[in-house]
Amino acid sequence: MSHAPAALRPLVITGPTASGKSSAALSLCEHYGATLLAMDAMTVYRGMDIGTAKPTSADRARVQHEGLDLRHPTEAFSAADFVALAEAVLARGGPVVLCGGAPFYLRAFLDGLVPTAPVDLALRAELQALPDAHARLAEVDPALAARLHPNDHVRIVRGLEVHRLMGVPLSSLHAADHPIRRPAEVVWLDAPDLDERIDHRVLSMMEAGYLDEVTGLVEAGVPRTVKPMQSLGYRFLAAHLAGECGLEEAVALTQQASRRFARKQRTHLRGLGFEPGGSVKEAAVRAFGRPPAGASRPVSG
RNA sequence: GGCCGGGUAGCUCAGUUGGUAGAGCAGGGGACUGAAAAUCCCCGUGUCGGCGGUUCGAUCCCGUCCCCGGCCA
Repeated sequence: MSHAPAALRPLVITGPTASGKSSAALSLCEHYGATLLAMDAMTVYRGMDIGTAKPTSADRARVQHEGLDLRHPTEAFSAADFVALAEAVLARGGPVVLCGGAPFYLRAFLDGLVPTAPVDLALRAELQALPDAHARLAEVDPALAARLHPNDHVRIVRGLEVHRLMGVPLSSLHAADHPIRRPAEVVWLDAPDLDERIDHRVLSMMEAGYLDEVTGLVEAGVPRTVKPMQSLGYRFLAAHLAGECGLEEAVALTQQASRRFARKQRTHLRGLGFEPGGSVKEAAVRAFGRPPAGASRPVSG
């Protein structure tokens, strides 16, 4: 009665922050014996646990996790790093659940990225200091410069960076790109009362020692200017520790920033052509080709 | 009860020497090809507290009432 198993496809559980992705993914992975890959730009940083809602050690004992604690907060991590990691995990052959709210990583995973030189942080710093970056980009990559708003420093610097490292305009690489379409099941989880959930979650993080965590990072010498320290709550809690605002204000700002972030995640997901809703369980059956076993039975080999 | 301030966008306020109004914040929409929890762009109609009066015309002037502060009783 057994038929040849269909090729496993990765299952992606995405959606805005605090929508319940993680717990859904965790129990699913437990049932399927699947690996849980964090599709997240911040949980890769060591020492940033509470503020990133990183899976606990108990969670990690239940399910094999990937994508956690890969970098020191001062180190770079990019969408390409995430894709490479995902490919390495998939190459092992078992069922994999990608869980996270980073739409850019999702897109990079599904459609691929144009091949470019790796990130060069020193060069980036140099290019950032240029007062006429947009004008320079117009010289070396007019098509890209025309597309970008003069204030969009990040993308302008990126264009200059690629041109400097590779000698070709980034826009020409885009034009020559042949996007892949990696097969995957994607489920967008959401919640109608997301704002309230976010506010509560931030308060829970505070109770769990969010401020102590940030204090520890600051005392360990992690600069506030570093990317992950500029994110959501870390930014405001660090500002509070520097005496720039009260604690209550920092918490309120964290809640507000998180609510805004959730909106941006939804916008981005919509822009990628996804819609909220759908059943995680049904998507899992489509991806893994069988319903979850009653008891957890890790798939090995 | 009396006097003085206020009552204009969700909030804080500006303004119109009378021609039905605009900033900041909040909020909303969008972009996104190796920083993405980052970066960037766009969006302001609201009985100008209620009702009368003067006026061609009132959110603005006058009267009156209501509400909120403060001071005096």
